[in-house]
Amino acid sequence: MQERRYVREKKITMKDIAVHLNIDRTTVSKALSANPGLSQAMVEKVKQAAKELGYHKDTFASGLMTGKNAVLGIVIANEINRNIYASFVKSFEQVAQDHQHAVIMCHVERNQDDLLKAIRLLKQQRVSGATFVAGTHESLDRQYLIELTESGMAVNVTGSRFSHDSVDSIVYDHKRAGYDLTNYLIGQGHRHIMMISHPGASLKLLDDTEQISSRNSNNLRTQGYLQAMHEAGLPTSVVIAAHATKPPITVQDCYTTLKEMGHLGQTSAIIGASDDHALGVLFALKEFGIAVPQQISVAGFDDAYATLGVPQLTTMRMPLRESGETAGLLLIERMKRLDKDKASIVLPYEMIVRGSTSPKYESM
Amino acid sequence: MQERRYVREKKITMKDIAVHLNIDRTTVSKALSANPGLSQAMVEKVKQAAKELGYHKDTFASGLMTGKNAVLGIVIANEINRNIYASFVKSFEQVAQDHQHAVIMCHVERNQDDLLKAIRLLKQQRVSGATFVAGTHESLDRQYLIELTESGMAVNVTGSRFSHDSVDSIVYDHKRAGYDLTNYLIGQGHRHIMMISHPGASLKLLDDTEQISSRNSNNLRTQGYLQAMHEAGLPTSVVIAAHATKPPITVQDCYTTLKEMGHLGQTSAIIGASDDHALGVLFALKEFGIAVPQQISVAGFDDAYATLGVPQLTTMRMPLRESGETAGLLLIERMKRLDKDKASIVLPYEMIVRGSTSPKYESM
DNA sequence: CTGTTAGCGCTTTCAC
DNA sequence: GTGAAAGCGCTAACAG
Repeated sequence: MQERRYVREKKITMKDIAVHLNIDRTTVSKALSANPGLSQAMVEKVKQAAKELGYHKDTFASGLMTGKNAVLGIVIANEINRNIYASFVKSFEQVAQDHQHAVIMCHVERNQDDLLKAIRLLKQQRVSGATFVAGTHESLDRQYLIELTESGMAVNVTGSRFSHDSVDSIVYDHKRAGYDLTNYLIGQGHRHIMMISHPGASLKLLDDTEQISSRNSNNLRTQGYLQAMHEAGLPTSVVIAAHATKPPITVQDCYTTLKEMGHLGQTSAIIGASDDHALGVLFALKEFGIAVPQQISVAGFDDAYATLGVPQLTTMRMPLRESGETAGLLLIERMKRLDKDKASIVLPYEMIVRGSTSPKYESM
Repeated sequence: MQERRYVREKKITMKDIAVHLNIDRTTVSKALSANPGLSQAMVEKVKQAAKELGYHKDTFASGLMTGKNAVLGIVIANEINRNIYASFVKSFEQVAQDHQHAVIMCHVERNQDDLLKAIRLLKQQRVSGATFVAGTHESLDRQYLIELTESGMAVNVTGSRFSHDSVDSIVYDHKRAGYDLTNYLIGQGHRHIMMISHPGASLKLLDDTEQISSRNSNNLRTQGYLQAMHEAGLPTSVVIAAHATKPPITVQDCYTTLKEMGHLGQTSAIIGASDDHALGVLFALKEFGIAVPQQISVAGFDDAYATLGVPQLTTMRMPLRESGETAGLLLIERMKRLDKDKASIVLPYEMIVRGSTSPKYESM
């Protein structure tokens, strides 16, 4: 019967356990909050009674007093690929659950108005911590996040840097990912490796100063490619798939671009700046009658759509699960110590080797 | 300066506006809650003052008294394709936002324990309404949802039926979608249409009684196909792509299955039970050197991955945005009138015609 | 060490 | 019509 009554059960409160024990309700509160200055005996007695009576603390009610509800927030931009972020959200929530916290989602447009609305909502709900996923705030909005921390909320930023002492940040090592993938292919014997990306990626290797202004992932991945190729003394070839379609559809654009190029020369490996790019390449090559990976190896980034290709794509998996988990844990940490040292975590991509790449076959 | 101070601004409460107006705080409460039994003049005066002082009701605090916080919940199963559900969540949240509600997400495993945990969390947070997405509850768990409604929470179910007077439900018309798509292709002149699905779909048309036991979307889509073909007096051909890969990867399995079949006979159109299936078909056909759509038309379901194909897939778009919106609106409605008539909404798919289908070309 | 007193910000019942 | 009193369930100061 116990289970059936989970909902109807009269909710038992601190007061109940107080009268049961013939002590004061505030004593109960102290005992249950590990508040100092109570006899061990009392604490035990109360905990015991609480268990017996089936007491569950009402965090909502306590939130009114403390100003903190057991809830964490995720603020995420509408425009970013939410498909990709599903596993971020899920792992974030898992951490929250493990620490008895609920998760509130806020999708925002990339504008100040929406961001403010979201922030107000989080404050209103007494959310005790929130992570802002890249794209939700412009540099101009930094001040809002900072003031949030000053009001006692744990705050961090996922996917972009944030220079402030009490805002942790988690970033993806896009450039490194491009670098590693390229080196892997070089190690497989490939010399003529092409990278296909879209407008916004620069064709040449920039120095670090210049890169500051170009922090988008595609560009950074391309930079990693360029660096690896340069270091190996190999010729680079970056192809930009201009948006022929609108709304831009990466797969189509890459397919079309490749078809229009016609000859691929000595190219024996092609890297797409994302799995979508690589899928377009796959279709084009199939149409050319070029075997993957026997004649040309293909690889992508993200591991979002990599298993949708034939053959499945070798890809650099974006560490979304890890970042969701980290974002959650960092919030929990900071909630405990609002003044703790700032953490800036750089998460590495993971290489997932699948059927679309192979060592370079000797040309016949 | 106004904007900069959003966070620091001393929060102004009903008390503040009461002293300002030299009236009682409870009068303010009544005026602002459209409570009956107050002079129109008073109400206006209070509202005016509230606006001037920049008062915002603290729904969290009021939640403690009323038992309802301005929050809606989404309970969703871990196992279901969360990628697909991104647009559901987003549109649900949009509706919530429009009605000044926040959204709490709960991912659950498909088991009673997790479901109960989620329910407790929702109750704890005084959530005023929640939608349970198909897969989160087994028929055995019905009782939990019902008790939730009895405790005053608005509840509905998305993606599966639920027979109870105060639980609304939203279902997708999978069978109809299969039926419509097939008829569309028939209308385009195709006579030999093949359907590729995976284990669980039956090869023959079942009567409605039998179907009760087979409510999965793939099977229902297949049933729609079978019915349309039968009505048109055309030969049916359902191919099951058994899972050759593990974990099952639909694209690969369909590709392999088709390759193993070898000959496609007179087939001039192939329907995949989902976009993944259709993508696999696309790859296989490209390898066979069969032109899509000139020689064979291909179509899928969901519009989840349809733009990842070359050519892009004609597909039956699953009405996720609509269902998210509807789920939200139904909750809002029911919150107003907990005893309102049960709504059972059947949402139609929308046909999206893209490049992968065309009228049947005359055979040469 | 424990109990007392006072809220958090709002709602509700019941007098006036 | 409006105000006064009580309370939602918990916490935080301060006494005892």
